[in-house]
Amino acid sequence: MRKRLRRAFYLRPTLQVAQELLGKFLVRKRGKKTIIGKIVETEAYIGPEDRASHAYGGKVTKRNQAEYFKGGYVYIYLVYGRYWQLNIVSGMAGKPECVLIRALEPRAIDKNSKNSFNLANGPGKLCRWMRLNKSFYGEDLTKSKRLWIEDRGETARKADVVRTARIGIDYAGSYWSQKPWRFYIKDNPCVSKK
DNA sequence: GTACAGATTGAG
DNA sequence: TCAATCTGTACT
Repeated sequence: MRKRLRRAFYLRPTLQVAQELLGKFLVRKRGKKTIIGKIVETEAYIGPEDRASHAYGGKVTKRNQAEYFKGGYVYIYLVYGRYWQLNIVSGMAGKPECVLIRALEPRAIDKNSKNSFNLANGPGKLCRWMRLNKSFYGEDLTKSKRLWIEDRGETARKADVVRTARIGIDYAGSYWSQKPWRFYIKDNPCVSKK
């Protein structure tokens, strides 16, 4: 079963989308090559209330405007001057909500490609591995020919999903940084290290 | 025009 | 433990 996720999947509440993306596959076509990885770790950012969100307080800038798109679009940005962060916009248009993809489990696509558990076990690393950058800003995952998410019948069972606090947002204060909005697949070796 | 800080990473 | 590295954003 290889079924691209449709718009309706992304339009639902962000916490639900973040959880159900676990076990789905991110597919990146690059020329003749196809790079595939199973999503094993996500985080939800729910502005404008969320102090850790770039859209906190309803802020709109040239950088974060994609967060306000309807679900199914890509919000990608650079942090620390070096790493791209891939986010999937969720929810309705006008609501700044998105899901950060934090880690993938690489899948072999041909006998020449080698897969290692630490190729994409971090938000910056997975973008480097898939060659994702600003050219994907605002990409529509329901229509794009070079990037989308599909269901291959491996969606994580609820019993295998672990919820914890998000990472790297201490600046937002303990109330927000401790919200259990990070999800990952239990015992998966590709989840980013703490 | 200039100052400043960040949803990370990997080397030491 | 800590510095790299650079762009968007805010302020003068």
